[in-house]
Amino acid sequence: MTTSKTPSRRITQRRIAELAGVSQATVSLVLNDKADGAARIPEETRERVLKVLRETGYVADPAARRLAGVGNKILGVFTYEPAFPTESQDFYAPLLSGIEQAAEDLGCDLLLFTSAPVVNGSRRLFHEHNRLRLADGCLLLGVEMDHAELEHLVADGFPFVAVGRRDVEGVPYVAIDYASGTAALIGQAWELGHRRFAYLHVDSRGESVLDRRAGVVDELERRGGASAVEQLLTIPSLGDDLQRDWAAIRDSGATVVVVETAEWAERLHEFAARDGVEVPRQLSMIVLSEPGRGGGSVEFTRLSPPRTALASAATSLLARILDPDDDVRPDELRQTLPCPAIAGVTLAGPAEATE
Amino acid sequence: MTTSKTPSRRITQRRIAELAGVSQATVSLVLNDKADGAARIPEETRERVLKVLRETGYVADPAARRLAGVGNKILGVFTYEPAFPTESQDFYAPLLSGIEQAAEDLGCDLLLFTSAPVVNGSRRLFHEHNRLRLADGCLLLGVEMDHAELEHLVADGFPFVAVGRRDVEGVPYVAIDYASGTAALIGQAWELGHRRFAYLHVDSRGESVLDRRAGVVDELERRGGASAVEQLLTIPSLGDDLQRDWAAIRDSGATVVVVETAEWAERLHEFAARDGVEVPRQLSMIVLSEPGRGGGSVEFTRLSPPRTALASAATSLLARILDPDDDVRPDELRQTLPCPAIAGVTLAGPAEATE
DNA sequence: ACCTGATGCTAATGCGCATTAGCAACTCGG
DNA sequence: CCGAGTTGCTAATGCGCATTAGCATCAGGT
Repeated sequence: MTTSKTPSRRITQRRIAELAGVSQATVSLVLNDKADGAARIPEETRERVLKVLRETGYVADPAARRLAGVGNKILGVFTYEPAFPTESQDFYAPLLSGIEQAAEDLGCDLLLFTSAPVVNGSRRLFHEHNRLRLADGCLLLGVEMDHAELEHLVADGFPFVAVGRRDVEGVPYVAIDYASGTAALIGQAWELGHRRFAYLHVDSRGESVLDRRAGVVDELERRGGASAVEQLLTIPSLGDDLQRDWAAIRDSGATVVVVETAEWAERLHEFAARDGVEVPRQLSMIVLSEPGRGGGSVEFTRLSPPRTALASAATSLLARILDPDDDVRPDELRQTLPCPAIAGVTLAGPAEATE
Repeated sequence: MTTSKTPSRRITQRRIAELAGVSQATVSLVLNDKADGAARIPEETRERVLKVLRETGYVADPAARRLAGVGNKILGVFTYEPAFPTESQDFYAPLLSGIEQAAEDLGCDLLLFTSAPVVNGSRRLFHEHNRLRLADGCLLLGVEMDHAELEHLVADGFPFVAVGRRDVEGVPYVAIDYASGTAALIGQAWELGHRRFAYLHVDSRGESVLDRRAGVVDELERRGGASAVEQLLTIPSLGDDLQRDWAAIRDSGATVVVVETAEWAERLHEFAARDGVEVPRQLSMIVLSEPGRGGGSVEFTRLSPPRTALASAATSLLARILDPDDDVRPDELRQTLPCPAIAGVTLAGPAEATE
């Protein structure tokens, strides 16, 4: 596919003007509800134009509108990796569902930037053929986002919103308060008597990952000071050898393991069953996310991040930023939604030391 | 959100022309590899322009290109219902995955028409603010599609491809051969000795539903003539009372039940277990689709429709239709992929009559 | 010297909108 | 009658591309 064929011709405002006996400028004014005020077009003329518009089923050409400087209620959606393959679905589907719903409510279409090439294992938003300018604004989705690209967008003044917290200065976002949610669960474990914690997390610099970590570390420090943090076993993992991660957790003597992803928690739970370790009697488990569509066989004590609501709120914020009639206050450019927790059945007091 | 704010200004071909000391026309010719042939621009000039293009990171404005009659490698994607909510995911996710992959390979972006309003329970492609014209062409997804809209598209000459077979004249599509796949499974059951069939299907006029039904009916007629078809119990269902459907199946004395959706099959299997009906010893089950992401607990004898490959092929066909250098033969405008079957464990010979 | 063909570009134009300054005609008040 | 204000539009323009007819210059042949 080198170059596309030219789409077929359709009715234009010029033709509408001929049929209604007015000028193209008048058609445009009527179509955009600018027939009163400065334009001063009488009702009789306006009705005549509206009638022709209706009869012909005229629809404005979005490309012409864009070139004339008017937006088209098209929201770009950029995902830092493919959104639909089975491996990514659990991450992206709830977000896309929220975005789709919000877009529908707002009467917006979504432009998915699937042409973005992969460079060093990650997609690039800025590339030779990027079509950012067809969208009024853009939503960014992904665990880790390229800081240079974020800075580029901010410097360009191109309207966008990141889904999830971002450290880069000037980046508008809607986030989930993973830090507080995590801290609350750690606090519960502490109250139950746990003192030795293991923390298995995704080896990533993504802000949602860092926030969860901060929740763990800061709450432990608050509860038990530096020594409590020293006792914490932190395992950054790529999930490529959970067996080894499990062994490290057991070796540490931790009485509770905090796992970032529900998938990994399921696996650890299987290892526990295999090794005769009873959960939560002998080892408690806390999960900092929820299982995807596959569901889970265990009712983990966990965070329940409102990810669909998150994406929906991000979409609404972008719409507000794009609305010339909406004055978005600076503090509204960064929003954080609370992260509820589910009690579950995998957290109990530590077993009496028997080893 | 009434009207969108104007995006920020960016570098244009005019500015590139100034920097390179040529005209805007020359920049365009160089950018689009038309510097040789009729345009006759020497290599030295061409290199000078390319250098400025590189240094400035210039990207063409897609709206201007569209208005000038050139495509932008943007494929519209229209789903007859929201694509991402949990209830729709099993249907749309594999399709979208195939589309995304093909789009990525082709360097295309996807424009999801989420602004389409819902009329009488279904989305309308043609509406006041449709942005069809921003896309080079469009993919249509859904079980049932509005025939009037399909005819409208055909009459307009707007390039599109339907995912799944469509009866409307002139509609290009890529389909799965549900009829043959279904017939093969019915044939197997017949060979095993089954003579009393029950068929539970979605109450819909969608072509994929009709094709499966044709597969059942035609194969039974072929095997056993009119009397075999007379013996067939056909249950059109909305899935709202599967208990009642199950009772009808049992009352019919059918020795094999053919179920259109994997979800319904799972439910019927539960009813069977509850009622002490052994599958497949006392009742065989054939499923005409596959479970979604949730997986299934039963290894049903079933069709395994290649839905991701289907959508990918449809995307490729659309790309070919859009490519001015690609002469698509009329017979290529309608393609049908074979539908493999999985043997599974739910089909065996009928039990000896014991009732 | 004149004519023809080749070379190196460019001026002009159009795509379909949105916007606005301004023209012609009319009305009213002084 | 004249001037100011109002009404009803419209001509003109620009947005940023892609396309193409055509101009100026040069070289070679007659």
